[in-house]
Amino acid sequence: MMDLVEHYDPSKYERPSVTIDVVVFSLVADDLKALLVKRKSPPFSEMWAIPGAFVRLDESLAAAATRALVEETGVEDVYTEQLYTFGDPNRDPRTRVITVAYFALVPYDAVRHAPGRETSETAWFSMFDLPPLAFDHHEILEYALTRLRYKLEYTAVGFQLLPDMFTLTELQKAYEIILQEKLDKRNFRRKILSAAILEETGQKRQEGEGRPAMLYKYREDAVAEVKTRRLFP
Amino acid sequence: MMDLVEHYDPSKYERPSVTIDVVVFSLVADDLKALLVKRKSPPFSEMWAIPGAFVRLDESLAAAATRALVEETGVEDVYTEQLYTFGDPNRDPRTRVITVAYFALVPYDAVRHAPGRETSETAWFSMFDLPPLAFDHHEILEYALTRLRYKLEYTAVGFQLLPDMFTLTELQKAYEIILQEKLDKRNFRRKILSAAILEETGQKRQEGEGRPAMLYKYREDAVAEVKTRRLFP
DNA sequence: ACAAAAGTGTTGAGAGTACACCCATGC
DNA sequence: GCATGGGTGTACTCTCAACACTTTTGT
Repeated sequence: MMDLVEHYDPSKYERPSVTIDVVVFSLVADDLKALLVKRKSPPFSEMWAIPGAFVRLDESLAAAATRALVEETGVEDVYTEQLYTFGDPNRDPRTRVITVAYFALVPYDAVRHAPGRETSETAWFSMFDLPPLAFDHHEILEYALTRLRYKLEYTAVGFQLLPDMFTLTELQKAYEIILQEKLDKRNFRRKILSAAILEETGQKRQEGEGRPAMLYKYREDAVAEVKTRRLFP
Repeated sequence: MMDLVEHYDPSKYERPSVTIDVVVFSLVADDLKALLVKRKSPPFSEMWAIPGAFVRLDESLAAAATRALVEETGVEDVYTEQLYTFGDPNRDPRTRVITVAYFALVPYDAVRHAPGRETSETAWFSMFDLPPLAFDHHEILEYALTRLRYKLEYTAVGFQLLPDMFTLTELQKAYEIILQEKLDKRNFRRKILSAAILEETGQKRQEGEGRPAMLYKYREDAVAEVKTRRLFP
C-alpha cells in the first residue's frame, strides 16, 4: 500500500508512453467532417486513425497537439482544446500508451496541404459515416462530437469552423449540420445578433442567384463564453 | 519531421512519468474543503499537496484514481470524474511528470480514516483559504472549483456531497457554499422539486430547535444530467 | 408564549417559440 | 417577370425573480 503514494522517486516506476491525438473538425460540403490518416505500419496497418504524435520530453501537451496539427493540416492559430485523456491499459496492443485527446476547429478554406501529403494518406470523413478505426479512436471521435455540440450551445465557438467573413445563413447552416437539427431563421438571427459577438463588415456576397447577403465577422473583443442561465437550482 | 507521426515504435521514445491526482471535495463545517496531504520527501518537502499516485502499467487511469482515493479517505463508490491533464514540462523539477487530475465528491460523514493516518499527514482545507501548495497544485485546485461550479449549474451533482438523506435546507446551503451566493428559499425548493430528482423519505429530522424538516433522498433512477436550455442559437 | 427553523403562492418582467411575407439580385 | 436566396416583426407561452407570512416543534 505504501508504495502508491506520490512522494517517491518517479524513476523507480515503469513509465507508459504518452501521445496526443487531435480530432480535426471542419465543415466540408455541408457536412461535419473529421480529418483522418491512414496508418502505414502495425498495429492496425492500413486502417484509418486520428492524427497524433508522441509527446516529447521537453514539450508541453498543447505544443505537441499544435505540432501534430501543423504537420497534418498546415494550419496555425486555430481553436484547439484539450478533450479527455484515454488510458485503458489495452488500448494499444504493443505497450501501454496513454493518449491525451485534443480537438481542433478549422475553417475548411484554411487547410492547405491535406489531403494529399506524401508521408501519409489523409482524408476527410463525415462524422455521421465513419470508417472502421484503429485503437479506441471511434470512442474518441464520438466523445469529441458530444463535446463540440455541448460547447456550441453555451459558447460562441461555431465561427471557428467558418472563414473570417461569413453570412448569417452560412453560420446557421453550420449550427444545423453540427446539431443535426433545423433552426428557425428569424429566431436564429435575432439571438445571434443580440449576443453582440458579430459585426457587419459592410461587404456583401453575391454568389449565384438571389439577393446578396451581408458578410459578418466575429468580434475579436467579444467574450466567447457567455454564461448560460443555470438549471440548478 | 517524419519521426513525429504516431505509427512508429513507442519503445523508441523516451517516456514521461504519469501520475493521477485526485481533488477530494467535501462540505465540512459549512465550508467547501479539499483534502490535502503533507509531503514527506523532496521536492516540496513539508508542503501540502493534492493526493495522488503513479499510474501502474496494468491499471487504468480511473482505477489509479480510485486507488488513491480509497488510500487517502477509505471511501468507495463516490462520484469521481476526470478533470484535466496537466503536462507542463517543468511542473515537476525532478523529471517530466504528466498528471491526469480527477475530482471526487465525498459526503463528509463517509470519510473514515482521514485525517489521522499514520503514513502521511492529511487535512481538510477551505477552498477559499488555501495554503501554499506543491507543484502546480494550486492551479489544479482552482480549475477543479471552476468545474464543480459549472457542473452544479447544469447537472444534479450536489447530492454527492451530502449524506444519503438530507433536508432541503441542507441542500440549499451546499449550493450556497459552493457558489458563494445566497439563494431564495422558495425558488430553490420549487426548482429542485420540479426537476423530479428527489423523493421524500417520509422521515423527518429533529435537531435542536425549530420545526422538524422532511428528509429527502436522491432518486437513483433520475437522470443526473438535465439538459439546459441552449444559449446559442 | 416565545424562539427557531420549516414550509408555502403570487405577480410582473423578460426570454423563448412559432409563424408568413416582402426584398434584392441574376437570368 | 420569375426564380432564388436574403431579410424582417408580432403574439403567445413559459420561466425567472422578487417578495412575507404561517406552521410546527422545543424550551
